[in-house]
Amino acid sequence: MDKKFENYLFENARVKTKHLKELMELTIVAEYGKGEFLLSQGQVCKHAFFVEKGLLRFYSIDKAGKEHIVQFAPESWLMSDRGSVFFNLPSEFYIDAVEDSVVYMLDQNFFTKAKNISPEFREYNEFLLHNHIRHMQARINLLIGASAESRYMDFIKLYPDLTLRVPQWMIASYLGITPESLSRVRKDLAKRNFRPQ
Amino acid sequence: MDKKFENYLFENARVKTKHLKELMELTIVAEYGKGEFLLSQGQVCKHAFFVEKGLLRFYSIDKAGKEHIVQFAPESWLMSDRGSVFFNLPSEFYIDAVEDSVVYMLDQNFFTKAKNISPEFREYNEFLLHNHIRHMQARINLLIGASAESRYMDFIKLYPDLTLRVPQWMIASYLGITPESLSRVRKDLAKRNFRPQ
DNA sequence: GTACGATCTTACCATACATCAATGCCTGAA
DNA sequence: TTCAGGCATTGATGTATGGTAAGATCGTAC
Repeated sequence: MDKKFENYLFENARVKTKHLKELMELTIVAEYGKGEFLLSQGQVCKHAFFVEKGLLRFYSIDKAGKEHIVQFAPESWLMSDRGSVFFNLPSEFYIDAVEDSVVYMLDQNFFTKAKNISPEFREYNEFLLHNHIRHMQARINLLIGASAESRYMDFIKLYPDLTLRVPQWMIASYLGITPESLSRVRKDLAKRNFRPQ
Repeated sequence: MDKKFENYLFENARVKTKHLKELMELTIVAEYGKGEFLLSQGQVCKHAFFVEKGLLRFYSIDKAGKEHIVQFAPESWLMSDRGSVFFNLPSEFYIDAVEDSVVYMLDQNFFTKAKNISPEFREYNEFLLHNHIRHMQARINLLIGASAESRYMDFIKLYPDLTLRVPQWMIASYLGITPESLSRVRKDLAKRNFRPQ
């Protein structure tokens, strides 16, 4: 328990064993109950959050008070408002816990140190940035070109685990449609014998 | 003439004068006529393109044969399918010249060298990645939450120069609507005495 | 100058998705 | 066990945007 992050640094980021302890000492573990905020609009985001356990979401609230979910982060994902951290700008977004969660909080100091002592970490961080860009590109492409139904199908293909864990109204919000519309999309798919999973 | 890129490396990326020549020797200048392709779907993208003169667009074509524009790049912008380059994967996208263009082609070798000899360039490259992420985040947020009209208003605020240079049907494609719809949006705005520019 | 192609506009109708409201179903707290 | 609140579904209807087709405009090649 509470070992995912160290493993992640070792397995994914390929940080050498000798550096692991030093880096782990720079992290803070925090717990957030369902619904608690890790970031609010207007705040400058100071951390990246590694999800040890639980599920986070990253979203905005528009003038009409409606939420729009930009991303989810389940276990072993890193979530942050990279733009806000990097440019030291107030965030436009909220991050809160969809489920009771345990996260490692990583500040700039952590990243600076990690990139300095471990070229492997530096490389992995670049990997993360490029991967993030690639996913957002694909998402934008779907949003400007595809129907609600095909966006939903893409979602369940890409995040089968989330499809089960996340309430439908949040998936709808991620897809940019209303919960009612998603319900009807699902009904249509069912009628045409489509079986999710 | 043909000096923007060197200036860009010096002014924006803050590359030291002594390194400029070495880096410039690693670049290739290329010209593309209006409509010519710099990247086609299915190819692995091998370059980033710095626009010395002209205008590029980055887009996909869906199964119905419709184009969906993900980004534009006017003078002094860098355009690339970063995901395809970094992961060595076939691109899902096309890049072509909206106007006759002159570009500097930068390959992986250029980036590797530049990051090695110039920490300033390395830093600037990270700046570019974060900036890209920030813009895409904002774009996704608009696409899932805002009407065609407010997306259009956002576009002309963000890219006033492009609004004049790019045909309307391309702007429509960028916004994820049809040219006809954009025409109607503009008519509505005009009726309510909104003056672009 | 004429002809052509590309773009933009407009009108009419179609469709996808939103909105509103009612209902039923869970689940967790009392 | 009962009840309340959150969630999903459904139906009726509204609205934004799409599709089609016709005309207007403009630049450019001939």
